[in-house]
Amino acid sequence: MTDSVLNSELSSQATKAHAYGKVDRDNLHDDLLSRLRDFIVEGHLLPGGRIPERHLCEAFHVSRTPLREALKVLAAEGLVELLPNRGSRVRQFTDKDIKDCFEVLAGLESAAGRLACARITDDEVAEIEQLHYDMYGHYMRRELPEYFRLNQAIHEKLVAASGNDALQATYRTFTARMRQLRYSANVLASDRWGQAMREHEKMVDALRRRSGEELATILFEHLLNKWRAAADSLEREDAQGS
Amino acid sequence: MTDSVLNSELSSQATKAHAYGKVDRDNLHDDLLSRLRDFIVEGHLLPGGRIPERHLCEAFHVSRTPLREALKVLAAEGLVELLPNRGSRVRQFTDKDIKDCFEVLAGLESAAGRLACARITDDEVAEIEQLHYDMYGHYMRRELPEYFRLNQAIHEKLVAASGNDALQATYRTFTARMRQLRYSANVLASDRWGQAMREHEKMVDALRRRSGEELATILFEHLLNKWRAAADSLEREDAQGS
DNA sequence: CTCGGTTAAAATGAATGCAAACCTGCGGTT
DNA sequence: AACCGCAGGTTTGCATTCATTTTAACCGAG
Repeated sequence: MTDSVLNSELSSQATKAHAYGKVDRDNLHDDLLSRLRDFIVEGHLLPGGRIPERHLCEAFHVSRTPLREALKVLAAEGLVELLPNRGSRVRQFTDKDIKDCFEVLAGLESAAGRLACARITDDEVAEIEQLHYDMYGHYMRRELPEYFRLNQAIHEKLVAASGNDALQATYRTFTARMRQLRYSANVLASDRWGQAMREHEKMVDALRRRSGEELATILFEHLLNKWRAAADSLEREDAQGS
Repeated sequence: MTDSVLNSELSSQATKAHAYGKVDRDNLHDDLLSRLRDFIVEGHLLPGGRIPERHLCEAFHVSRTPLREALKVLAAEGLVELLPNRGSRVRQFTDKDIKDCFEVLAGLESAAGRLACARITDDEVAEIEQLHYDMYGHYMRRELPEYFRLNQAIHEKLVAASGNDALQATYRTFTARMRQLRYSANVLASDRWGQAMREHEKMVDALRRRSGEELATILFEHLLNKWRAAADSLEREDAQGS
């Protein structure tokens, strides 16, 4: 029965994939790779479910060779599992995996904060402050989606402000992993919202004073708290579900 | 002329590759991947030089399909560059790339230190202390290679002590990038040796007291100092070379 | 009816084939 | 002499094909 879900998902994507239009022969790999990654990250494939290559080929209108190349890359990125002779499946993250992922993000953001403090310009700080105030407005008005969008924007801007491409790229692969879990959106519905807001206040303050060490610690704890909230809400859901 | 160098390197590898022995059909991909990665990391291919697929196929006794899959993965790992329709080459790191890489390592180790402080057992601390004292011995006797080996072992143990697989895996891909540059070995020949030793003292002390925040800062700075030393010695070499 | 073994269909892993893109060397033009 | 174009071989990107493994369907024995 999972198959039927999978198939319908796949066929619905077939038209969508077609809508993207034919791509240049040259860039097929990169294009296919990002399309497939998005497809997985957006949760169109059931984690743990088997994915026959042939179906994906039809869905994306490519032959198996480039598709398999893309799958190998996605496996290296940790989004997909490849079982020898038994095909590929969307990786199913354990609780431990999720915790690990949050910790890595904590480490990366923490480092980004330190580096940003050393490099960031006043203008860039002002930009982040602006985002922060806007976000505060959404917080007061209890506009969760907008709040969430700005929250993400702030974190991304901070990472970008580190001026480190490798860090940013690594950060992205881990946020991609997280997005695959529907957590992020739900987490802040809890009573953690206020706490998160206070942590953000401190972040901006530390950044304003260019206190790298302080910012690093705040960010690290902030991310770990995010995980704790995620873990809690996950537990609640599971309790409800079963 | 680069071609001739490349070719001789490749043919010499052919025998070496053969020495590994035939592998199981199933694991060809993983096996080829790590062999190719090692081959590149060990510097057997000239950075920036073109690598015809055919040559690599002959060297590793595989057809182009699995080889290309491996190259795509290595490209995703950042070890190889793929130019559309123009083949693959070993990635040539700019000074900025190297700096970025050290900073990411700093972030990761720093996070590992924080996490380790929260989790590490007394026995594990004792192990690291033992390694540290051994290393100190080599330092006193000016035995650079042994010192270097233990230094690496300590850092790896610390990362392992974080208990975070994703962090450890990411750490490895970045150390692989670094190993591709011959820096690491040369760096400590400079007068930084003493400083590095003092930093390690502080690290072990912070770890013993389970002071995560302190350890995080020490590690971060330690790694950045490593980079500064590397950059300096690089400059010196360049000055000599030209 | 269930379980185990057998066999056919399907899926995977790798090799081969083919068209398009790229490099190379040569001749013609300015 | 330097530059441009352009045929030839070479290399790449993708599709197709082949061999092996896995999966399922089936059938008979208990």
